[in-house]
Order: sequence, then structure tokens, then C-alpha cells
Amino acid sequence: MSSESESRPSEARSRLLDTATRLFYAEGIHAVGIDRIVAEAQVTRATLYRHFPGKNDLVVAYLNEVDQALRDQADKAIAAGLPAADTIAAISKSIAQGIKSPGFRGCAFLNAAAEYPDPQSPVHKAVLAHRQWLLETITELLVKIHRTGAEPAARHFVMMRDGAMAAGCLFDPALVSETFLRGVERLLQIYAGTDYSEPERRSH
Amino acid sequence: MSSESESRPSEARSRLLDTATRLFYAEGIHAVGIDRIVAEAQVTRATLYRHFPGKNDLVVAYLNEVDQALRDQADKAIAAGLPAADTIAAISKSIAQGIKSPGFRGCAFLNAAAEYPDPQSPVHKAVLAHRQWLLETITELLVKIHRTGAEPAARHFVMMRDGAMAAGCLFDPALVSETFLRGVERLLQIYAGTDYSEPERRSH
DNA sequence: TGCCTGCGAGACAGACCGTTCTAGTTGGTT
DNA sequence: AACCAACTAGAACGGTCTGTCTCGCAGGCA
Repeated sequence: MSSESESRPSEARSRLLDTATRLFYAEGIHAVGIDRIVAEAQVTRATLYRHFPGKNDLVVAYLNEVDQALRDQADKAIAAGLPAADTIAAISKSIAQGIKSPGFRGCAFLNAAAEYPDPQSPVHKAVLAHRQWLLETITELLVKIHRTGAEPAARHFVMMRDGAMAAGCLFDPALVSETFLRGVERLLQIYAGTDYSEPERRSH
Repeated sequence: MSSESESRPSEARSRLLDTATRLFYAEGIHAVGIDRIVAEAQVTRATLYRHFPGKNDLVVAYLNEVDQALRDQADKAIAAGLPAADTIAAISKSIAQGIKSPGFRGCAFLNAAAEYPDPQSPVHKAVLAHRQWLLETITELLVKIHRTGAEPAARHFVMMRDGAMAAGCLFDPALVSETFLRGVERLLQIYAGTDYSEPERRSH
């Protein structure tokens, strides 16, 4: 009972998760059945249900895998020790690069949320958890640039990211990436230069 | 053969389409079966299949209905005859208002695209058609403000709209709306003031 | 009166869904 | 040698999916 549960990623299990990740992302979650997954992963149904209690758990595991990959990517950019603005630029470039990659099919989390609207659903909760991490991570970076107004600026960043990720597979990815990067550029300029958050009172 | 096909919206058909619209939007397309729709619309399966060849056609009809509603809304804002910047502000307020409305579940088209990734699918094509209309409409309005650079500015607007619509049901809708409106405000300021599009060459 | 259309009620087919089950095989550990 | 865990193989479960079918009824129109 010592080493198996941790040290053995279980060849079959990782093949299962990789296949599920590929198919869920490319074709949608409800559109992909258990049969397809076990067939393409070259395992049997019994094996799947030994590693995952049910399809829902496999979906959550899929999102967790994507989540971990994005966290690793962000951590790497942060660990480089560059100024916060450069770190955000680097993260933005990663995002733009992803959008332009072949096989890009939008944000795995936004797509999953479209299929799992129920806030009680574990899948939906996994989406919310990832998004909270993203918003907090960007906020922490922006705080390093300017003490005030980091939160609205981070929301602005995430809004542009969401839009770019959503449109990236519905429009020319190169143009979408360009629009996103220019938006980030302007955001950083404005945020670093002036009071970003000051909610200047207007007419009305 | 003269009047029936046009003048009769067919009570049953409109009930069917309304129910489908409500359920598809609220719960997702693949998650809602024919049985649910016919039951809640209080018609029989035979009636559904007399009006729609299949579920796919019903989905397309659903998207067309939403599309038409949004076009009407935009046409009304344009017909008011205000300056283009004010028209865009009005459209933006409509969008923000929608995000804050109870029952908001994101953009019907982005959600549909998440479930229908295949570009050949009629559903996917309906999504692309709507998005092209939106981009062109915004571009035409921006052209009235500034002769050059309207297209990248319109892409920026649509990017922010997409992000706001996607996040509106995954985060505090009030904050999302506020972030969106402030983004539009800044976009209009920058676009009206300076050369927006000039792709200033950078170090790279 | 007779006809045609729209719709209700419900059975039915065939496929696929997620899930559970039994039985047999392999390979590494003790 | 004995054992155990992971795996393969495949049947079978009940349920739901889209789509088709038959039958009967009501109302408008010629």
C-alpha cells in the first residue's frame, strides 16, 4: 500500500485521461461518449471505472489537468523574475500563441461552462475555481505595478482574454491574437501611467 | 396556398420555438432532449417534426430568433439617429443590461459554438453569420467616427463584448458590466482622439 | 355533405448513453 | 508456489436519445 497509489501513474489511466482531454476539448463534452474514449485509449470500460467513479469525475479530471498546465505555465513566467509588466506581457504572448496554434478550440473552461450551467455541478465549480485563480494571479502581478486599481485592471485583462479565447476559433486567429496583444499593451500603458481605477464621475 | 404559409405563425410552432429557445439557452443544447421540449411546449412529437425536419433545424431556428432579436435591438439604436459614438454607447448599455438581467446565461452563439465545433455544421455556420453581422455593424458605426482604423477598433469592441458575455454568468454580473462599459468608454476616447490603428512598429 | 389540414395521443424502432457485471489473463511480489 | 492487483474481453442493464408510425378528432372550406 506504500508506493503504488502514488508512484504509479498507471499507464492505462494516463492514456485514458489524455484521450479524454483531447476528445472533450476538440469535440465537446456531451458529444463524446464513454465508448469513444475507451476505444481510442485502448482500454476497456472496466478499467475506466476502476480509475474514475463516473464520467463526471473524468470531466473534472480533464479540467484539472488543463488547469494545472496553465498554472505551471504562469508559474514559469513568474519565476523568471522579470518586472511584473513583462511577466504579464509574457503570459499574454503565451495566450496569443495558444490561440494561433493548430487545433485551438477556445477556452476549455468557458466551453465546459457552456455545457454545465448548473452552479452546483462539480464541473461548473472547477471552472469557477480556475477563473478565480487566474483573476487573482493577474491581480497580484498588477499590484506590483501600481498599488491601487489593480482589481479593475485585472478584470479588464481577463475580459479581453476571455473574448480572445472565445473568438479565436470563430475568426482569424492571427487577427484575434493581434487585437488581444494590442489591448493588453494599451492596458499596461494606461495602468502604469495614470490612475487606472479612479471612477471619474461623469454627467448624468 | 396563398396565405397559410405566411400569415399563420401556427400557435403550436411558436410555442415550440419559444420553449426550445428558453431551454436551449438555459441548459445547453445537447442537454435538452426533444421530449422535454414537446412536453413543456404542450405539443406532441408529431407536431414538432411537422414544423422542423429535425432537432438541428430547431437549433438553427433558435439561433435565428436570437439573432433577429439582437438585430432589431441594434437597428432601433441606429435608427435613433444619434452620433455614432452615442449609438455604440447605447448598444453597449443594452449589452450590459442583458448581462445583469436575471437568467443571463452568456452569449447564445458562443455557447452554441462550444457545443458545435464542426465548422461544417449548420449550427456553427449560424454562429459565424451572426458574428460577422455584429462585427460589420460595429465597424460601420466606427467608420462614421474616424475614417481609418475602424476595423481593429471594432475587433477590440467585439473582443470585450465576447469576454463580458462569457464571464457574465461566471462572475459578479455588475462588476463584469462595469468593466465592459469602462472598456468601451476608453476605446471610444482613444479611437476618437488619436490614430487608433497605426501599428507602431516596436522592438520585437 | 365531404374533404383536407393541423394537431393530440401514444406506440414503436434503433441507436446510443453511462454503468455494472462475470470471467479470464498477465506480471510482479513475497 | 501462491498471491494479488491491474488489465482485457465482452455481455448485459435500464434508461434516454432522435425520429417514424398509426389512429382519431376537430374545424374550416368548397
